[in-house]
Amino acid sequence: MPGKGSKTREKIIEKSLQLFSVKGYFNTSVSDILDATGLTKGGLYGHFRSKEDIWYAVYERAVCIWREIVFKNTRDIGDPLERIEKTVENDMKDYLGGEVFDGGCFFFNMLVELSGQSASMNRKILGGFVRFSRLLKNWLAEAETKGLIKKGLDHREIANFIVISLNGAAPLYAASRDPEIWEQTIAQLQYYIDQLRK
Amino acid sequence: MPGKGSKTREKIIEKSLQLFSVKGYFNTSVSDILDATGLTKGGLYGHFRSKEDIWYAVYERAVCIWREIVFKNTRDIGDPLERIEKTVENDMKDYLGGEVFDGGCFFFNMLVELSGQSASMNRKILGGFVRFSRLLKNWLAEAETKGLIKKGLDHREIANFIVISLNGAAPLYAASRDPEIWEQTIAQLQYYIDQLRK
DNA sequence: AAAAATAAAAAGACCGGTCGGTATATTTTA
DNA sequence: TAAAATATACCGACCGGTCTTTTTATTTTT
Repeated sequence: MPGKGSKTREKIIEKSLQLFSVKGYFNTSVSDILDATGLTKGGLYGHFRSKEDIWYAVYERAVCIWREIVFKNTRDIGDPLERIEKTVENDMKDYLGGEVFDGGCFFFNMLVELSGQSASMNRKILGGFVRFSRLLKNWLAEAETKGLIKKGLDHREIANFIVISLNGAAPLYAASRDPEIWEQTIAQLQYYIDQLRK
Repeated sequence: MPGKGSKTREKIIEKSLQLFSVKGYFNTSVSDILDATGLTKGGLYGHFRSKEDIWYAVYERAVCIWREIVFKNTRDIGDPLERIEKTVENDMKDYLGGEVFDGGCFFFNMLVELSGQSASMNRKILGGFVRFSRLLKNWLAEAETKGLIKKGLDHREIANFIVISLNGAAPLYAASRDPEIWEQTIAQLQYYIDQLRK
């Protein structure tokens, strides 16, 4: 018995996610959320204590959506390098190109906007990128163990570079809506990753 | 005879540049600019017709500053690939790492924030990135003409990829303040660019 | 199954404060 | 003294958030 309230709560999160993604956190007003959900102040503040609280819920939601897309059909890929390439492709083609969030990459947009503003929100987002990079690093270490890539490579540096490139593509695509952006990024990263092989 | 007003105008631009760079455009209020400059409304609106007008002046100023740093000691480098590598190094080490703007890369921050908000501001910023990418593309074409790199490479794609990677590094450094970010980006791009050689 | 009691959800009026911007008066500079 | 630069007071609109009332579901009792 989910109750009626939890559905409204979901609606608030979903609409806010799109608004934050497109307009940003500061430039999205509570009134915008009210308009998008059809609620009034009383209705909204019954579910969340503040605008910032909405953001935290939105963040968690965005993480779920992103994970679902980016790691699709990657778990059962034995070759770690192929796994990375598939992840890159998913992130660019299905997540970014699929325009899951109207404003591009929610996380990166928030990183840019909130960096130097809210310490705790900033920490939350940055932590996400660090975890993603660490995952890629582990996959690279796995590739080395399996003897697939050259010895002595800096896995952390490579993982960071991949994350950085993926991120850099997002706002440029969001601003230009030119699919070449993510197509080229896939191609270049694929080439780059292939170069790591023995 | 510059007059007193033009000095005040300069001060408005400089202070606004830092504020926009750190807090973003929307989250920077005219009052913030007033506090930073020590002016009052009347003083400020005597120089600019609107907050958006300030932004345009700030943008032009930021371009000058960026160009000065990024193309330093590059004009007289004969090898186009070395020229690109030097540009990359300048952008990461002196522009980003030098913390010229407190909030990271002004242009990229604005691209993220203003994308989908103001069409004309968006166009202006995106145009800057396109021009930068085109410049790199021309240098790559020059390198091919001189027989320095492999034939048949997609110069536009490579140029875009470099710009994307440079951009991706900026917010991650601004948020983490970890110099490794831009150090690694230099290293990786240098390796990537070297791979283009014959 | 119908009615009454209870709790959850939403509405709507309202708060002090700040937003970007204007009009006019005053000061400062040339 | 004319003009440029700045200060001051003010505008309506909107900001995030609170409070009380009304509506809507759910549960309990008969």
